Amino acid sequence: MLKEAGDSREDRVPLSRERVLNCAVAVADGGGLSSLTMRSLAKELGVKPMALYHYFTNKDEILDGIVDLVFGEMELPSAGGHWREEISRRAVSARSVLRRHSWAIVLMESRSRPGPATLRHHDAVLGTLRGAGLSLAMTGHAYALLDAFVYGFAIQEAALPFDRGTAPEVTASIAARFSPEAYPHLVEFATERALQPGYDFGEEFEFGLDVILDVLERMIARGNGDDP
Amino acid sequence: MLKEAGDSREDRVPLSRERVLNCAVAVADGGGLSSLTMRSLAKELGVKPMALYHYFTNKDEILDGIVDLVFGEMELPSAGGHWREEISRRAVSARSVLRRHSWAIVLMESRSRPGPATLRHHDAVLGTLRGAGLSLAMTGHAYALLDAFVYGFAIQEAALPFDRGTAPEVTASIAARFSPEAYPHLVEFATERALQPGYDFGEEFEFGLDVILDVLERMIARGNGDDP
DNA sequence: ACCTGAACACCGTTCAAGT
DNA sequence: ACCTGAACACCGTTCAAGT
Repeated sequence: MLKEAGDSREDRVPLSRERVLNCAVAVADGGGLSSLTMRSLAKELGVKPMALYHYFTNKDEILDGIVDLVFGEMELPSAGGHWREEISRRAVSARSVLRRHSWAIVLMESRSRPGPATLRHHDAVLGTLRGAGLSLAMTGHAYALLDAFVYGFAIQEAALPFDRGTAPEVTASIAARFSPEAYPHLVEFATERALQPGYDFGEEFEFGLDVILDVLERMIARGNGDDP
Repeated sequence: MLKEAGDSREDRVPLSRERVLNCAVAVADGGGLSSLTMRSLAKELGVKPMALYHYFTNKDEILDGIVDLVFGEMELPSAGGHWREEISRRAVSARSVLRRHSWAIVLMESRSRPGPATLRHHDAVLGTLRGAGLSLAMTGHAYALLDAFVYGFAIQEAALPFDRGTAPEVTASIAARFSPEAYPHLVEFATERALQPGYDFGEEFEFGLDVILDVLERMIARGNGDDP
């Protein structure tokens, strides 16, 4: 499927945790999470399934690993810059990473052993918010709000039936189930807004992010005080 | 597992789509999505796996069905009341439903055939926002922001390692991996805030929701104008 | 119409072995 | 140390049958 699948030649690179995890991400990117099995992964690596168990105790450990790889792809906010620009850059990056690897969103829900990249990521965001002058309590409020939005937006984007260049027939078959009598507002919104040529759901991200950054800005301007 | 599992008596209620779906929700609630298999579901219903295929063409159709059941559990905003109270009540209800059925969050990402309860739900929310005076474009902004927050918060809650009454040993084993030198802000936040006795992550929901409702209120007060 | 049995091509994983 | 073969208890699903 990727590269040259069936190369079980003698001169191949030996296995390693890193090589397995990178391949696992590629497999999931290509065919979704359901296509990532110990057997498909082994085949892609030119190896027998059991070989993987020499590097990972089970599949769960591989899933933990690729979630951490995904976190590692997100840009960290740097301590040097202005908080708003840094937090914004990180949010935009997180969203685009989750768009590339939309299978990762559902995995994040079930992982309970965060890896080093995940921890470093959270540490950097918390540090930036604290550095901007927010109290611990306000930092918690801000981070929960910000990341709920980022993850939630990623879910919505992944769930979109009419994604990047879906065939019009799919859109039509969905629209056909929308009876204007039963769902008047849904039909109005779909036909006059969401399905209009110019509409791009992705732009809702910038809107929501700006709104949230404005909220944080007011929280920071107000100092460490009580809830607004 | 639930009720009387092994009752394959002659006097049992005949199968139906509704009965299968309700049972499927119960199985997923009890043992997570991975425990919901055609075989486990059939056993719970006191029937052979193949019987299910008389009511559903495949497992995907069952998953579509239970997602719609979950949407059906969420309170709809009523057209009569004040928008803020209605939208707030609906958001609180959606969150608590997703907490009860946290397996549903990941399913929502992959379903592309929304059922009637799902459509009715979206229609009611859109209608409430439109009724409050928002333009179509603003309604789109508002709904994306609101639901990204609701779904994203649900994901965060589901991912919490220290959920409702997790054993302290689990918390400790996670905390042990937090080196204060490597992750100073994370350790600070965990020890001085998140792991404090009084802290309840759920309260971040009310904070975020109020903030978003305030934003909508300003959008509405400003009329149908441009982006803020 | 409603349900079943046997079978197929898959899973993750264990256990004992090869080099 | 690194990889394999055979086997086990699972999956979803097809196909042909029972009542």
